[in-house]
Amino acid sequence: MDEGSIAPGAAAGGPISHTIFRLARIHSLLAGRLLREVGLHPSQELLLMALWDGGPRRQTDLGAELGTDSAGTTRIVQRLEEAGYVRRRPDPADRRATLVETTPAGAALREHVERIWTHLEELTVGDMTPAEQGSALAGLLRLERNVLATDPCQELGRRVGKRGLTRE
Amino acid sequence: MDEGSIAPGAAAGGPISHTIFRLARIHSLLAGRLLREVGLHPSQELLLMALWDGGPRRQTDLGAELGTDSAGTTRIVQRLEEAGYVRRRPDPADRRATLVETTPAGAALREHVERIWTHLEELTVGDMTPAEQGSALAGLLRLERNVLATDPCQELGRRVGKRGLTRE
DNA sequence: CTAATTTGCTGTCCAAGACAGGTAAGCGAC
DNA sequence: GTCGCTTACCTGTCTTGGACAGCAAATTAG
Repeated sequence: MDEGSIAPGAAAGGPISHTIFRLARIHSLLAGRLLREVGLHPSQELLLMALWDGGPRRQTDLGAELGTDSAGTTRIVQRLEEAGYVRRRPDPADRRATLVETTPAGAALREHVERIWTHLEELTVGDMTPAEQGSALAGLLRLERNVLATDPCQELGRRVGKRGLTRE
Repeated sequence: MDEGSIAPGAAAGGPISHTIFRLARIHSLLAGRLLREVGLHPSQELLLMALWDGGPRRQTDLGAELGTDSAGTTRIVQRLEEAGYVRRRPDPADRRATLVETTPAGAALREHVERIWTHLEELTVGDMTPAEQGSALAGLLRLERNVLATDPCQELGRRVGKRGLTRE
């Protein structure tokens, strides 16, 4: 073994978690590189994708779906709005809320972005057979469900306090 | 289905990639929360772990293993050094290079960190049977190999130019 | 010896997470 | 109606981290 950074060994403390970390890192690196082609950052792209998929929505709902807090959502939407890909419109039903929807320019991006996702998916699955892909996907979903069950999202908006190692 | 953000549907463009993204996000969220207990951020902790696992190493090698560039590696090492968890020492074999090694304080952290990893792993695998865990891990490793084969790491240090959607 | 390369460091710009406020709108109790 | 609480969004600040440019010292090639 010792093929690059695969399964370093100290991963003994948590092989699956560790592998998730490594996979996520390089996968996101690869995705970020592909996404650059359209000038979007991963989070921005995920938000757009959520919009294409679910239609106009309030920022709060978008944030909850993406796992970002309201401040982060605001900024992501702002950048997309400045770029002309989304539009904000007051919610007629609740004047506190803002509906976010894609503009034609945003919609025009969709095809391109989906082509990139398809490409990313091809690179990711490589030469796996459909059966292997299905089993891998099932494993991922299962892990996702487990982690979700521990409720990190439920607590997402909560104040937790205590920072990590800071500059100090 | 439709349990929270699981399999939103537009993920049709790349179900596995999309799931990796979502899983990575909440998993890292959960890990970050657990890691806070020792005052470390995920990247810092991964670097420490790599050190425990592979012994003293040069910064370049550490960076390559973690997928960060030299600037990022410098900063992470600096913070760990300021916190007293690692030490830097000139490489006797190449006086340009710096060897990074853990201090006793860093080593003392190991047990605690590994306990956290074990806890994280338990939460992540949930009630999966050992067989299911093995199959999930195999899937993850397979995906990792595929993505690595596309070489994002090989190009890691390269200049790629072109930024994403920026402020204006 | 000189010239090119490698290694690490610094600084800048940027995205994004976490948190602490602040404002405006809605809603319930009285 | 008014008072008070909650919700939805925004802003500012701090921090981590990615990407990049430039620099100094050491190494290596010629």
